[in-house]
Parts: sequence; C-alpha cells; structure tokens
Amino acid sequence: MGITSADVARESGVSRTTVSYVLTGRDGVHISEETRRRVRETAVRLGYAPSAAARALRTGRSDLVLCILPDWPVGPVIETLLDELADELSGRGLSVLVHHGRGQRSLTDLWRAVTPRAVIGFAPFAEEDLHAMRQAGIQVLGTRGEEHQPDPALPSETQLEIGALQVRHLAARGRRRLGYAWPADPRLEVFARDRLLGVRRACAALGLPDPVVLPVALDAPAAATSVRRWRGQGVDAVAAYNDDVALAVLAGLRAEGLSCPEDCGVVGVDDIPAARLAAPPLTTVSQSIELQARFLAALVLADLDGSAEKPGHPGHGLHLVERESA
Amino acid sequence: MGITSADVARESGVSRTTVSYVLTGRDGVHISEETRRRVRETAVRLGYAPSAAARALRTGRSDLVLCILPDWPVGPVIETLLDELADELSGRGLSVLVHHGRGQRSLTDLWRAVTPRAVIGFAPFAEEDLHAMRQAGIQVLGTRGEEHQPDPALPSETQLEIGALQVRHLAARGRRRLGYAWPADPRLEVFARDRLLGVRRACAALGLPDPVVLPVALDAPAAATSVRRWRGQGVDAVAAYNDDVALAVLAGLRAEGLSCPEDCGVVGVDDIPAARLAAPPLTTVSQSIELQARFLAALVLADLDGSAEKPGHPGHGLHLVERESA
DNA sequence: CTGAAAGCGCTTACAG
DNA sequence: CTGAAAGCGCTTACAG
Repeated sequence: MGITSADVARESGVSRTTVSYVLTGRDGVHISEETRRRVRETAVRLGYAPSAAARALRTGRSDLVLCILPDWPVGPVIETLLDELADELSGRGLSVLVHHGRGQRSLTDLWRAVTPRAVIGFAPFAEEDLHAMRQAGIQVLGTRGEEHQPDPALPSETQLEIGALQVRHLAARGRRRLGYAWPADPRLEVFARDRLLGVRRACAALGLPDPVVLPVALDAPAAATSVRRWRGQGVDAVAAYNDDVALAVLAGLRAEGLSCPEDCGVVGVDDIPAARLAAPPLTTVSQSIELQARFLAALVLADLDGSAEKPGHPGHGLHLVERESA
Repeated sequence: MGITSADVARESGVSRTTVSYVLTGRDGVHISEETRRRVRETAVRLGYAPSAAARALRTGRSDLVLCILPDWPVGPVIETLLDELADELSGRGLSVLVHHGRGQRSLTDLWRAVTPRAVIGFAPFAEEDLHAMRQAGIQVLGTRGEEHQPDPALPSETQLEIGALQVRHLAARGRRRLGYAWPADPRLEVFARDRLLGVRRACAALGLPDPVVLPVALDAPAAATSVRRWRGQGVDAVAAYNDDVALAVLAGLRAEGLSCPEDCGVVGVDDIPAARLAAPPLTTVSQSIELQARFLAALVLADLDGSAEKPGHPGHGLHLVERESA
C-alpha cells in the first residue's frame, strides 16, 4: 500500500500508539492539543488513510453495512430506500454496500470478506447463515427492522396491509367484484403471496366475494386476455401486484376497448414515476421510504452506540395516492 | 471469530502451511491426495471460512469488485447490468458490491475499507482517487470499460450514438422539426448533455434545423406546458432523454388533446417495462445490457489472469425498438 | 502523557 | 513432501 501509521508517527515525531489514539479519537487518554494537531496535520499532508483490512483484522469489525438484495428485480422503491439509508448512515462514518443476491457465491464467503458491522437482509437468510453472523458479532436486520428472524411462513404485516388498503379503497368507491393481477415473474411470488392474502382477508372482512386471481404478463396482448376473463366473471376493479403490473392491466383494458375507471378500476403499488403519467393516471399505494430508511438507520446506530432501548417501529408508513384509475 | 486455519490444521494433523496450500489450491507444492482430501473434509466439517480481513492484509487483495454508482437515480437498466455482471464474475469467485454514491464519506475511505480487486465507476473519479487506486494495484474501469480515465470534457460515444439513433429514426419517418425533452432532475445533466449533443449533430448532418430544447418534469401539467411551446414552434417530433421523460411528453400530448404519433412523434431511451405498456406503446432506444456486462466482466477477468491482450470492445450494442409512438 | 510489545489470521519464501 | 517463522498494519492493554 502506501502510507502507514508508522509513516505518520515518524513524520510527527510520536509513536504509532499516539497516532492511533489521535486518529481514532479516543478521549480517555490525554494527549496535548498541540500533539493532536500535529498528528492530524501530518496525516492529512501525507494522505494517510488507515488500512481497513488491518483494522478489521484487529478489531473484528469494519465500518460497512451490508445490504443483501434478493434475486428479483427490486425496482425504484428499494433503490430509493438504499440511497436514503446510505445518507443516514454516512453521517456516522458507516458506508452502505449492496450485494445483488445473484451469483453462486455463498453468503458466508461474502460477509466474511466484508466483515460488516451490520447486515440487512431484503429476503430471509438461511438459519445457519443467520446463526454464524450473530456468532461473529454482526448485527442482522430484516427489511422491516426485525431483530429476530421472522418465521418465513408467517405473512409480512406490511404486505398484508398493502393488499388491504387496495381493497378498502376499491370498496369505498362502490366496487364489488375484484380481480387480483398476479405478477408473471415467479421470483416475485414471495411478496405477491402476502399481498394477495391481504386482499383476500380484506374482501372477506368487507363481505365481498373472493377476488379472481389471474397472472398478468407485462405486455398489452397478454393483459388483454386476462381482462377478458375478468370481464367474463363480472369483475369491476383490479388490484395489481405493483405499478408495472397495473400499467399492463391498463394497457389490456385499452386493447379491449374498455374505459378506466368507468368499466373497471385499477389500483397499483409503489407509485413509480410512470404511474402518474399513465392514461388514466394510476391510483396506487405508496410506502413512506424515508420513514423506513430512518428506522433502519436508527436501529443500526442504536446497536453501534450500545444503547439498550431500540427505536420504536414507525408503523407501515403506507398511504393511498388517489388519482383517476380508481 | 470462529474457526481459524489453525483449528483446521490441528484437527487434520498438519501445519497451517499445508492447510493454506490445500485450500488456496496451489498446485506448485506437492501434497498427497490423501492429505488434501483430509484437510478439505475437516474444513467443511468445522465450517471453516478464511478470514478475508487477514487475507486482504496479507495479500493486499480481496475477491471483491466494487461498483461506484453516481448520485442519480440509476433505473432498471443499470440494475440489470449489475445483476448480469455479478452473475458473470461469481463463477470466478468474485463478488460484486455496489455503493450508491451518496453520502459524504470519501471514496478513499471506501476502497481502503473494501480492498477491492477492481473498481468500476459509473461516473468519473477525481484524478487523485484514480491515482491512489492505481497506486494500490486496483484495477480501475469506467462504465464503458475504458482502462484509462476518459477526459470528462469529452462526450461519451455511446451517449452520442443514442441521440443520433433517435434523430435518424424520426427523420426516416419524415419528421423535420424536432424537440428535445431535457430531464428536470439536474443530476442527470452529465448524460443528458451528451445525448443532446448527439441529437444536435445528427440534425445538422441530416440538414434538419437545430432541436428545440425544453425541460420536462415528470407530471402531465408541466409536460403539457412544454408541449404547447413545442407546437408553437412547429415541432412535429420529440426525442426524450429517457423513457420516463418520454412518458411525460406522452401525458402532456394527451393533456393538450393532441394525438401521437399523428400530431407529434416521441422516442425514448431504455425500454423500461412501462414503455411497451404506454398509450401509444413507446418507440425507444434499447442498450444491449448483456453485451455490456459480459465485456466488463471479461475485462476484470483478463486482468485477474494477468493476460496481456484485453477483450475487444463489443460496440455500443444499441438498437431502436420500434413501436407506435414514432 | 507516551512508547514497546503483543497479537488479530493469514500467506509465503525458506529450511528441512 | 511438510513445518517454523516472518510480517501485512493496526489497536490496545500495560509499563514507564
């Protein structure tokens, strides 16, 4: 490499110990302001940056937060979440690193390679990975900030609530017979399952018939086929897995010569940029990403500071953006 | 941590040297097949994973490839590129880690923390960062695979070609007076500048008047304003910075009661999922991401293998997806 | 207030 | 064919 702490020590006329104390900002040891200043100045002048590998080896810790993304297309919402999270944490000297879950390399190799302070999983971990990371003193968090691995069989409260919000809005607009637009991409099933369950439960709670579930591929002809089948069963509104799928339903409606919202209402999820630009503008469920990001960041920082009380969960942060499609 | 190479050595009845030789697969040293088998078996049984920090400290290298994203919303195209890249490289034991460029933490801290094998920048680096990384033996690549830092003042050939493709298509369809839909997000200016330059040059080459450049925000009313001004100047087709902006132009056209493509043609860039679902389906310029990803991966691997000849540049990999909007 | 020394876990010449 | 030993650069009790 280049400059080491020994270089800085020699140039400043002090020991490496002193350099380390000054640069890591340990207040316990008393070092004259004059010495501190000199060491810092020398470090800057030489362009010294401590070797993270050495520091990690010594302390068993780094200043990195590792986010593990799943194997599916995450979309703009997660992207924004990651950006916000990076913002929140960078103020405290932590860097966010993202791993796109593809690739055969095992998770173990990855976290051992990075020695992160915390790992945030956007999909469930294998039980053994989870155990090994905890063992190594790494803080492991789920997307929703759960400290403990949720039972993967248990539905996510947030996903349930998303589906419920779609149904409640549609029902309040007088829609009675609902369709559910299921994503064609099989990797999205994990989330789709929970959202659909939320839709089902809300329908039951409101006395509506069970929704007609149909897969919808992301092109107009395929969507038109689903639309025809829905119409055949008297469906007057569709809750879609997300905005992309909702846009496809809109295109299918158009292809069939049907008008939205008159003939059929449509609600999406995510509020992507294209949603407000659709014809008609798409009504959709939006998640408050800032809220989510701040909560995740607070959780990481609370652990960093060793503070006992964890920040409270901020709630789902969901709200319905009402436009013209429903 | 947990298990170290010393544990594996003791359990296998050999020295740490032997463990290291077996596990890193050095063929130079002759070790009996029997011993190799025993060491490997023990390692697996104990769940041994070498400490990357120690290895990095010792060798000055890791198995990580660091991708530095810029401060702007990257969108689905870059996301796909990263996924593909991760796929290509994971076969060779390299992991791709992505850093979203926000945050005040300096790039120096980051690459020293990760000790990556290679760094791929999706936006230009500062001259001093570039120098320091090279100094540390890190391979530094640009998005287009340039080994050498391109002059930031020089326009990107690919971006120029994107703009040119848009114009050539529009001109071939008989459009004469072009508008350019400039993105409202200032962070996108770096790319927008080059794409616009490509549009300008192509217009000049084809004997068309210079395009009318107008900023377009991502909502219908704002876009409608721009559309009105374009129409006032006789514009009969618009080349948009990307698909999101093109979708906004489409919405603006609708709001003004104009029809597309009859009254005004529109061409986007990226071919996002929403493009084919738009009304009318959006004609757009698509980049061959697989090509790009494979090239980048090949470059990294060539360096890894110390092979002298670099893989040839695969070309822009651009093509026009013709739908109904132009 | 400051320095000498140990040790984090690994790889790799160098001896046997 | 295998082992003892050095050293990567840092932090941190422990002496002075």
